[in-house]
Amino acid sequence: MYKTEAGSIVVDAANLDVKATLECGQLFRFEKIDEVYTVKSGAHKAKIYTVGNYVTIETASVDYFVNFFNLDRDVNRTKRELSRFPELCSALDSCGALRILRQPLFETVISFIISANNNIPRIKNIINRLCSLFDDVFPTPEQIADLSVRQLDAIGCGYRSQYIYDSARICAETDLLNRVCAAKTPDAGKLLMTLPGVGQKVADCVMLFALGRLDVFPVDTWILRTLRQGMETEVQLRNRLMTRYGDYAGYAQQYLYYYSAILREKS
DNA sequence: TTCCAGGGATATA
DNA sequence: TATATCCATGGA
Repeated sequence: MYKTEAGSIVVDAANLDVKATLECGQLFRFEKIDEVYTVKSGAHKAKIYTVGNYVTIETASVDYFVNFFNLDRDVNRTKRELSRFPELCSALDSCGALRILRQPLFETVISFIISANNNIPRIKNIINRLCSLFDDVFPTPEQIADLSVRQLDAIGCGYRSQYIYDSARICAETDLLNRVCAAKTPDAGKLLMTLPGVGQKVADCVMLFALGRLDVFPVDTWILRTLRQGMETEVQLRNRLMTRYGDYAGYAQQYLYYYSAILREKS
């Protein structure tokens, strides 16, 4: 499925759809220049390009990105499992091996606090400016707690500045994030939602994109518009989909979300 | 120029 | 518990 060398990972393209994986909205720290993606996560960096049937991930952090892309998971088996749900077929066929990433926990918390009522280009810009304050490395809770709310305002966080600052302080001063890691999924969500700026949707994104809790189904505005039945509430929709897709709910959600993004682009 | 964005907090009934 | 309103900003 993949092999590692010093400075690079080579993956079968059938096992990693780079475009879908990076552009499906789970990650904000990437850019694409002439078919080459530059990805940053934590303090790590990689250049990624697809040639023929192979994807090359050039990085000094080989072990980090093997885990980041969860390369030991057989995503095509996941797609086969999901293909028994007829309503997912067009979404599954719209891309190759879209993989759910394993991103750093605190970085994902702050990134999705920033994502609230915001658009992806601006989310990316804000996160880039935040990291640029720290030599292009995503800051620790302590580093953000040492900033001022005004400094967060200055990089365009808007009304989220106070949430980011307060959440960073809590993460710096308590063991909340360790408790989140140790907790089972529903309790982990409740713990995350004690952070200001974190509601159900942000908590679900954090659990899915950082902790690999594949049984959650984040319900955002697009999912709500696309999938709600009748007068179904957001909570009812989330429960229905989590029950239907079980341990594959997160993957089902990502394929549906990415497919809806493709359709939106075309219109 | 206007609209709106991978929502959440708060007030009100 | 359920619904309405406000929130800063800038990309499109």
